[in-house]
Amino acid sequence: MLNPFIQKIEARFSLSDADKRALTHASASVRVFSPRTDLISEGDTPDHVHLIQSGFACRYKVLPGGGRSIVGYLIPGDLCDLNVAILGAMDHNIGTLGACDVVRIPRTVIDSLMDSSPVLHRALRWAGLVDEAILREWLVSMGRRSADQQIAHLFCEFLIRFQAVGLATENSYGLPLTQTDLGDTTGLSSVHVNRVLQELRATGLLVFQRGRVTLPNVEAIQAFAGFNPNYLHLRPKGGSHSVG
Amino acid sequence: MLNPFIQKIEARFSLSDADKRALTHASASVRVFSPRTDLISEGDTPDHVHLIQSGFACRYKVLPGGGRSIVGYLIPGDLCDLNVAILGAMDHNIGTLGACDVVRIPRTVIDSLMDSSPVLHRALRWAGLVDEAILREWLVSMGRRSADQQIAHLFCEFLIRFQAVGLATENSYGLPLTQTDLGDTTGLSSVHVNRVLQELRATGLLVFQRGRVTLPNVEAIQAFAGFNPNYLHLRPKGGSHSVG
DNA sequence: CGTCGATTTGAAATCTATCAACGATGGTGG
DNA sequence: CCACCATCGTTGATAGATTTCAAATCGACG
Repeated sequence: MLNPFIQKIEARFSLSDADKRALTHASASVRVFSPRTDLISEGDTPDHVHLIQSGFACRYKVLPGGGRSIVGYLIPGDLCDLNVAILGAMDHNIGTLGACDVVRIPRTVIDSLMDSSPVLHRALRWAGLVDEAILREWLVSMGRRSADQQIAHLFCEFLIRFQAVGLATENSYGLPLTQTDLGDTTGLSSVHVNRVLQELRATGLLVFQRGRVTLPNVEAIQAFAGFNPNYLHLRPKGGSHSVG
Repeated sequence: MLNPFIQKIEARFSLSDADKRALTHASASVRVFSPRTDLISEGDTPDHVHLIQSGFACRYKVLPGGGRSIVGYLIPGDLCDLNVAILGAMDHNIGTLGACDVVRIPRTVIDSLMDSSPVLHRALRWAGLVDEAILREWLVSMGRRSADQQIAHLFCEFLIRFQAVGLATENSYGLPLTQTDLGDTTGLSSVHVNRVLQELRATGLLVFQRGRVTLPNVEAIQAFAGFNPNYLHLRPKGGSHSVG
């Protein structure tokens, strides 16, 4: 299988063969994590960068009262902890959902890769900025979209992100989430998530069953959710041509 | 008045005199923006970086239906657009709330400053990462805190951020926001914001009147909101000592 | 077959939005 | 100085959305 990280980056940047070789080499040794285990916990200062090769993980916080809030998903090709060193310590946890193959790359290796390749440097910054843009869009969803629009929007986002790493067909993909996970992501109760999913299914906008999401009419659900893929910043392919 | 940007950075990093001189020089020419005007709009690719010298601005998105969602605040010392060039285009707007003094620094100048000073480079990356951490915390607030906790939490955050640039006393600060703005930030209606504020006032946790916030008992409201300032990453002061 | 977690269902309680009106305030122009 | 206007804050009543609690069903799996 193609390295999903390279695949994701190359959707937007043109990596040199040397870059690709270096990345492939750096991600040689894979470690397997079981479902529902933490990769990193709040307060940690890991000296490795984690790269998801396969599987599904999330960023989350736990509240005093016991509630859990999922504040981001990591899918194959996603990198985390690139920046913890600057912040000093993690302010949230990262845990797997399904089983995950994870590559741990020493920070020093990543740093030297970025130093030696400007394109790669840009690509990694880009990936981090997209994560931030996703956070903003989630905030919009929680604040100003109805529960059904919010869930529809999330599933639209997943479709595009999964397609970018070859893990989705034209209109469907596997999603190892429970309805409780979805609730902790959207701020809804799992009971209400259940009812929303039923309604979306009834209106023919989406089916989520046995770990697989299908969007029978992609344009329709995007319109319903007010989904505009701008914020994922996937379109243009720069990085190799000179600007200016 | 001390340059709020330098003040903010120096709370955590030790800048050299040369760094400070360069920054002060770069932020020499100030431009004034009226209240409620846009600095940058969605789709723009500005070639300048904006630095808020005084006043109050916000990042926001507007939805098809007309709703507005505020996804971040910019206070004196905050920088924006540092990264737009990499993303290609803004995916949200930035607008003033009160009147703002804004410095516009050409990207080339900022880039060369970062190239020449590793500490400054780290400091700017740090500021961006804190913005991201704030987004995550807001997501937690919207998803898993009650409306009163959420507003209390926001006001706790403001206190710390304002204190970092010398704009707050031990327990109060000016805040040029309307209740509608607060609603667009928290995802609540302005009517409900009004009722929540009344209740918080009645319980003695906070008073917000005529543009000034007072927290009579800081520890109490922090406890009530479940506020933990970790995510603002303000404590340690590194950047000058070698890490080995 | 029994168990465990996840999904589904129903009913009641709670929270929040909406709508509509009124009051306060500040600025502007006559 | 006053009338006027616009914006913001406040209040009450009602409708709607969502949570909570409790129980039933379903499915995977040892």
